[in-house]
Order: sequence, then C-alpha cells, then structure tokens
Amino acid sequence: MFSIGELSKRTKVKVPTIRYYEEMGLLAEAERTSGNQRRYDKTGLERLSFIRHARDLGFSIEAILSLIELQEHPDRSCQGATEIAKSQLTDVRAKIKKLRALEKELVRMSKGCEGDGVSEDCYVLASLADHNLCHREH
Amino acid sequence: MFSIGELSKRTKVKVPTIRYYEEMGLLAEAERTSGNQRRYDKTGLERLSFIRHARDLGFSIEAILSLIELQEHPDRSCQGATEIAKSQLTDVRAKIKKLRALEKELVRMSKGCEGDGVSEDCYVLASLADHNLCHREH
DNA sequence: CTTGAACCTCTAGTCACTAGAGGCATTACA
DNA sequence: TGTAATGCCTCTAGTGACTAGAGGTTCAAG
Repeated sequence: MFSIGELSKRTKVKVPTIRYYEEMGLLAEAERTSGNQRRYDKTGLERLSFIRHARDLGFSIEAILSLIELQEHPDRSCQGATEIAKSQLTDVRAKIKKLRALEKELVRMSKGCEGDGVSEDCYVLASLADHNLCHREH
Repeated sequence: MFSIGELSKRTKVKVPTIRYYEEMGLLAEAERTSGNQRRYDKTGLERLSFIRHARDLGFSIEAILSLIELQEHPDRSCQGATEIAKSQLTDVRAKIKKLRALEKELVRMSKGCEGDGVSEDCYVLASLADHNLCHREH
C-alpha cells in the first residue's frame, strides 16, 4: 500500500490529476488511512497506467470510461474497444490532414518576408488580411 | 453600417464570439446606435476577417493580439510577424509528428482484434494496459 | 516528541468559446 | 400607427481536462 504521491511518481501523473480522475469516476475511490489519506495497491497502479496511456493516445475521459466499462465485460470487450480505437484513429487522421494544410500555408507565409527584415508590405500580415492570397483551403 | 448579425453572416463568426473578441481587445469597441446596439463598417469587417483567418490557422488569441499590434507599427511589422508565424509553424509540425506516432499505434491496436469479434484477450485493451506492447514512443 | 514534508478539501482559474435567462430595440407588415 | 417577430443587449454559468492556491490535518523520520 502506498500514498498518492508515490503513485504519482510511479505513473508520472500529477497528484491533483489523480484526484480529478477519481472524481470523474475513472479510478475507484481509494481506500483511506484512519487519517483520511488515500492508499493504493497494484490494482490502482495498473488502472492509472491504463488511463494515462489512453490519455497519451488522445482518448477522451468519456472514451476511457467506455473502455473501462468494456474491460469489465470481457464477453463484449473486443468489438466495442476496437470501435472506440478506430473512431479515435479517424479523429487523429482528420487532425493530421488539417494540420498539414496549415503547415503548407504557414511555410508559404513565413517565406514571403524572408531577407527583407523591414517592409511595409509584410506577407504574413497581408496573407492573414486576405484569405484569397492562400493557395489552398484550410 | 450594419449590425452584429450581419457581420456574423459575412464573416461566419458567431455573434457571441464577436462580442467575446471585443471583450478580449481583438476588436475595437464598436459604435452603438441610440438603442445601444453595435454597428460595424468595412474596417470592422476586415479586422474580423483577419482574426478569423488567423484563428483558422491556429494562432492563439494572444498571438493575434501581437500581430494586430505589429500591424499598427509597419516599421517593425515584418520581422515580428514572421517570427510569430514561424513559431506557429513549429507548433504545428510538433503536433503533426506526435499525431503520426499516435496514428501508427492506433492502427496497430485496431488491427489486433480484427476478425475475432469476441475475445477475452482484446488487443486494444491489452495494449492500453501495457505500454510495453507499443512499438514506438508516443 | 517535534518538525517538515506530504496530504486533505474546497474554490477559482485556464482557453476559446457556447448556452441560456431575462429584458430592450428594430423592422416588416397590416 | 400598432403589433408581432426577430434580433440585440448584458450577465452568469458551463465545456474539457486539468492546474494553482488557501488553509488546515496527518504522517514519517530523527
């Protein structure tokens, strides 16, 4: 049994974030000492590692709640979990696509002024002022 | 001179968002009718288009405030504006990199269970529970 | 047994909006 | 000119996923 600080160190999740996860129902309410401090064991550690890993992969708290529920019903885990992962993948791909368009636009904008440190016709500002100067959608 | 609703239609920025931008100092305080309603002209329209375009490109409100300030000092506009754009570009590239790593991981996870609709050893859940199953950093 | 670090709860702040309540202004039409 | 519909006003509170701080209690080491 170890404290919330120890759990924090082992999982690299900050202490207030652990309490927040508990409040959100991601973590079961921890056992307490007589003095009301939280104590955790291996189970808590594994659960929090799972949560952290899912968050790192961009899953929302809501999605993680679903995944946890699925964990508790192994009979229908796989399909549901795979669906959630695929939906997450779709999101990620959409974001990548959008960011790539932005990247191209920003490269073009940044290059405009290169060299002439001072100018009244800044290309960055001109591009922002007039969307027609953009080469593609974003 | 036109109303906030008209401005909203022309720029595709929602009415409460326009008011929010005014409060944040991105838009100058609009003129008012005798009945206290906001009225805008071409200048307001251009400024809001600029803001919307910058937001679409992912610039923060703070960054936009800087860009607007630079617009008002044409002598030092270009360098400052280009710096802000480049910093934005760096951010965007970092995000893309991270998302690509996530994409690969999610593809791998999603594929694990394909075919066997029901299984106790769901690959998605197993992967989330044990980071060691991941093939690369994220 | 004392000290200091770690813990507790609670409230409020972050960013960039969005939603809703309750009330006044404007406009279109009869 | 009357009235009804629509649009506008301000203000407060909510979103997601935390983070920061105040003010107080408990634990573990020496």
